[in-house]
Amino acid sequence: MDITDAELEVMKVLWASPGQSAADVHGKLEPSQNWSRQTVKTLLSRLVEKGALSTTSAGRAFLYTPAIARDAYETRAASRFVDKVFSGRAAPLVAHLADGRGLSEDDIAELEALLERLKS
Amino acid sequence: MDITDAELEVMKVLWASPGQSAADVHGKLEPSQNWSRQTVKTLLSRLVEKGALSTTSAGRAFLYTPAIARDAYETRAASRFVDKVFSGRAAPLVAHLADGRGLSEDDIAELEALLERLKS
DNA sequence: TTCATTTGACTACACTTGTAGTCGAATGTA
DNA sequence: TACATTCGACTACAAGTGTAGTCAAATGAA
Repeated sequence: MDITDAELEVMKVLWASPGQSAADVHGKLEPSQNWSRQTVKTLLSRLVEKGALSTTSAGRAFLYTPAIARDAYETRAASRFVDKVFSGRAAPLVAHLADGRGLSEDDIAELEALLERLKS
Repeated sequence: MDITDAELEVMKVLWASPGQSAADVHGKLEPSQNWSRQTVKTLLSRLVEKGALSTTSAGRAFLYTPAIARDAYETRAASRFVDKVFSGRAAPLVAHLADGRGLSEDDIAELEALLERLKS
């Protein structure tokens, strides 16, 4: 039920543009990851098996589409991570990110807006 | 070089109180995780192997001590996670946490203080 | 029509991870 | 001293993961 690191890269491609064939996905991943076509196909199969992707037949091939929304995945992943490492506390996480690598102007602005919203 | 989930529980015990024996660590973990003594020892050995713990002999047994600071681990873990899932952006992470499970009053207050500090 | 290419299904295989057993040596206990 | 306990070292083993090969069938090109 868990999406692994390699699988996540595949999901990102399909979240960005659902309904692609294995060849399409391989093409998109080629530059960053240097996986063989077979590897991408294995990842796609495993994701279908896990229920993270659904398929529709398009002639000879399948078109793959995410069966779980990126948003839902992210919420779940963030929650699990913060529980595991920070005992559920969000503030220390952000503090570490700020210390370790700095936050962008955009991040700071967005966080401020977010906090304003949360306080009301 | 990576600390796994089970290993992290061991590290937490030793970060909380460095220089404990395998028996001590097992005792501390007993209530939450229900691991056998052997399991805890395996985890300890793997962590020593990975360089995450160092040992000093105390008679028959070893005393284990973290060789990496919790802070450093957290910074690194947070950074990797936010890169992997959120392309390095902190704000969406916090937004997801807020949406998915809400932030505590404390978290909100801490984040506000943090942002104040960051803006100067 | 013949042949190369591509597809999904199935298989492979080493490494990691969770979880623990075995074993000889050291130590504590009676 | 004899025996039980405990220690670390080594071994085990299934499930998960990264990475890819093989193969029969379908398809497209010549």
